[in-house]
Amino acid sequence: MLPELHRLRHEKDMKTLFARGRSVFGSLVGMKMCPNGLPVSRFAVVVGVKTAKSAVDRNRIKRRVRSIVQTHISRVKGGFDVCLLPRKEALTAKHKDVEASLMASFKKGKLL
RNA sequence: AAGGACUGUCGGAUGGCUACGUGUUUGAAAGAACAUGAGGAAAGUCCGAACACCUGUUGUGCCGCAAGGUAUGACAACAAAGAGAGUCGCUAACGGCGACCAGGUAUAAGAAUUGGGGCUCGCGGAAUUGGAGAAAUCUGUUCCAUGAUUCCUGAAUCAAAGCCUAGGGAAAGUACCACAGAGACAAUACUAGCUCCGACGUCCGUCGGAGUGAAAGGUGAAAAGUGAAGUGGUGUUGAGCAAUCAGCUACGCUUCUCGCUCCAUGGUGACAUGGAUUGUGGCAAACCCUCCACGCCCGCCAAAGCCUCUCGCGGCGGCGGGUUCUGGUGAAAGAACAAAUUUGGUCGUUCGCUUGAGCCUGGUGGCAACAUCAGGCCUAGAUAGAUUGCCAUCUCCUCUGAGCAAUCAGGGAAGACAAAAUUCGGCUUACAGACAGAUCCUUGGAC
RNA sequence: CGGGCCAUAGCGCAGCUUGGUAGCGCGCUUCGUUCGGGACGAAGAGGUCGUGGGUUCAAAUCCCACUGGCCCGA
Repeated sequence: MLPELHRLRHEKDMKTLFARGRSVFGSLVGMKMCPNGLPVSRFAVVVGVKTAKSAVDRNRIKRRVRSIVQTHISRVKGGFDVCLLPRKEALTAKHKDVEASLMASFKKGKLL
């Protein structure tokens, strides 16, 4: 789990993010981002029922993505709210591939 | 020992680096250290309860002169509403559990019955230009019929532990029972058949009416008395010249079987057994009736706290509602005032929140469900939602190759179902693999 | 956490209340009509009534449990 400072928690923030955010698509993980005016970046991971039916699978995807963010969090620029949207394939893909896809998305969004 | 049934338990282990939730300790703080952190179904949300608010009546304690306030209990008419009701128990309660009763149902090995076939043996008959012998006769072969043993096989019957049952009442009443059938639930009289009367008519016969006719008829899931055996006996059919014989059969009687009612005995009871009497469909998971139970609403997003006292422990909050002015038909919109008090809600936050109908071990009572006693233990509390990510080793599983085998080498690799959301008790559904049973039943063997 | 609805022919829907025959429209097949196609006319095929149990003589219909899909409220 991420430190509390980097979590994006409130529904209001999520609404503004989805209303105004910029989308970035990746092979395994996509994301939505917009500036938040804070010194740090905040992250949320959303896995819908359509992505994975079982609650166990959904939780597993979320944990894997969050752990990757956590290892690279020192390199990420501050000042953005980011919502990560993994695809179905992220459940069965290998850890390295998910990591590569996520880093590519970060580069696309100029977060690195 | 084999086969079957049932039940219960488990649901990888150890370690390394790293991350998060909670708690404790330490520290001025940042932080650090230690401990701890998903399930048997956490699921589906099908029942029940705890807890909480509300309505009415009311008891007790405290405060108050009183009105009343506050804390804590008890009860709840009528009505709506109930998947309550075989019996006895267990449980906080339950569409739950245990034991028993009744009914239904499935088959394994097996049992006895019967049909077909095969091997072997035996008896009898027939045939034979087979063989032996002078002959009687003996023997062989084939065919027919038949018996015994054993094997194979078919049929239906019996048949275990089990499994299933929303198991009261159909003689209180209503509704329904399609099609078919004369008639579908209380008796009807359609067609045969028979008798009489009338009309037509020579008779036969035809038509109409009245009566008789259930001991003839078929339909259907079901037709006033359930099936079987014996006997008497009626009618009818067939055979026969006839006497008579045979088949079917209403009805009566006797015996057995099934059911209602009553009585007796046994059992706490559902019921069982025996005796007597009698013989009036189904459906209540259609309405309904009886007894029983039940206050209503709501469902932890409940309820309560966030100025002060207090509580609680840190967010000392943000937004809305107010007043005045501008504006305008009005509504919106804009600006200003914000001192105190009050109100309602939303977001946030605290609490509710995890010590509980709790878990483990042992004893006692009980067939059991369960109850009770003693000792020990503390074991998740998140809220965009923690309980992890990556890796190594060991067993376990699996694939390939070598080998008679033990085993060796290499590859895959924890593999199922599935993640707390107020808390418990059940039910239902899903589930890779592993283990267990002084359980139950059947068959076989040994003593 | 609580409440409700749906599943019937290839597609869209009736039938369920009050249990006995599964039906309508479009589509499909064949034939006719036309020089040909469309339209039109005639005939026809096509159904485990989502799955599994129970009640009943009999279940798409009544009852229960599942599966899948959809909606609403706090």
